[in-house]
Amino acid sequence: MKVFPEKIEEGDSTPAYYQLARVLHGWIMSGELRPGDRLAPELELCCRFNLSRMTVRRAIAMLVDEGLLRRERGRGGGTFVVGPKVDGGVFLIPDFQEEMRNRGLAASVRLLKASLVPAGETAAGKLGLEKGGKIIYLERVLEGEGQPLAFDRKYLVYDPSRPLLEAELGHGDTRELFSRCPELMPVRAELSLSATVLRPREADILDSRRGDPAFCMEQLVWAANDHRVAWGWMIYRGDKFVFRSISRLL
Amino acid sequence: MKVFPEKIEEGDSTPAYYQLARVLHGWIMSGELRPGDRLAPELELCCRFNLSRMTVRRAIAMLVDEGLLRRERGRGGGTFVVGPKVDGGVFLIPDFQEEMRNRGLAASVRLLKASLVPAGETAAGKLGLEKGGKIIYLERVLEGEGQPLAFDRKYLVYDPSRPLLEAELGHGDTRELFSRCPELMPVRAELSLSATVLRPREADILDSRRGDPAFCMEQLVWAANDHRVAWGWMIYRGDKFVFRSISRLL
DNA sequence: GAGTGGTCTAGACCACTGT
DNA sequence: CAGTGGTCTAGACCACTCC
Repeated sequence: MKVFPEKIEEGDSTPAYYQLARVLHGWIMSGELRPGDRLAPELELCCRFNLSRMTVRRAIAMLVDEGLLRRERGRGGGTFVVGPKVDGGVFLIPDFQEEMRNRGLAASVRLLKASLVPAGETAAGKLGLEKGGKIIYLERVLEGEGQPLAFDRKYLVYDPSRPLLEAELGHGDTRELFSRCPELMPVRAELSLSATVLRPREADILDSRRGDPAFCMEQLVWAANDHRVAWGWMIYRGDKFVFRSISRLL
Repeated sequence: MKVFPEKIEEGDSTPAYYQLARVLHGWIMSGELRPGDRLAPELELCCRFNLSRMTVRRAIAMLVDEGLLRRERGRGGGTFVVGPKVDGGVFLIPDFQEEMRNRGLAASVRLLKASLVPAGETAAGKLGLEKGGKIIYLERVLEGEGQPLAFDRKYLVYDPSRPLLEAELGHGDTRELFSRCPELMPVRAELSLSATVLRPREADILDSRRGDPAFCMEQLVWAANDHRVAWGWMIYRGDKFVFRSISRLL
């Protein structure tokens, strides 16, 4: 067993649990601890770094969340280094506005259509309404630096007491569509991501060619009390979007 | 302000922090607390539920991680309900084996090719090796219930002391490829997900048609000491894979 | 029984921020 | 200054699991 020279600096303004997490992370990344190895027990780490157990546990918990450590109870147990999942991972897919901010591009939204339509079978089912009831249908193009990057189609529940405002429709964030209607404010969404190819109209709108690859993100939005308020899907140009797996730690 | 009738049951075997997290979650989902509202301060929750502050904080932290709460320090601060991101989210994309387990399908791997080749410019760059050095090239088909679902191409660093074994190559998990070589055991991976269409050879192998939509997941794998050990990409049939955003809580 | 991690407490002090 | 959250401690008891 190796000697572990790292220390937790008292003068350091970064929290002790975070410093310790970095130390443990370093042990793994440097190969000092390898997949399958067992980490020293909590109480031993407490002594070694002169920290309380809760602090040590918090550091370990960060690496467990990250998938780098696994914990087992019982006499033969302990905290073990696991090779992380390497063929799958966590993808944090940002919304359009955020993605444009990340890229440093100016995001804009162009409204193509906004109309009151009778709900078809599918939309009615998705929104939990009766078929034929009035709902709002939106079509919008999401642009970055003036270039069309995504095509958004959405159905919204219709609230007669809430007039449609251009200012709201022209905003990229779905939340803004309900900004003046607290009862319908979203609290949850289900998203699903699939691969698709552009159909003629989509290609035209997105300044691309039919058959080009694209992402399709379907979206179902819930307000309080299990009330569904929006359903739609967004087509992202495949040549403009690549999503990266992220480790939130360190 | 409403009355909050919920209690933390002592007899319940589920941890108190988890029970409290469910209560808070319920307040938001039921609309009792709406986006923008301020949650009671920690000490007030401690009194109300007869819990210590650390336990209350742990419950709150779960909802903060979930994106449902936001915390602010200072006199005017507090814990606020935020409308969660509704146009983007967290996607936990599982590896192939896991995905098949989830679906209850029998996963199998068919090896198409395994050869020692000189590293081209790109592969050498990705793996941090010299161009022309020997590396391993693999082609494999990942099948579910006998049906081809994904096509995997991968370059591996070549270790002369480690003979290639059929048993390893036929396993779906990248980690298994290094199972007898502790120095090269993966500790980290970068994945990137893009949309693509099947090219003729891919379509042929995947029993699909050229131009069909597909996901492409590029993968770069690190072992300890910043040593890169594998680079490749996997083509997932678009008609067989849809990825869903997940909230890990409750 | 012995050793591990899982939960929980009742305090303490600090950092931040609006009043 | 007052009130918020952020960190940390030194203990306690429990659940689990191998020996």
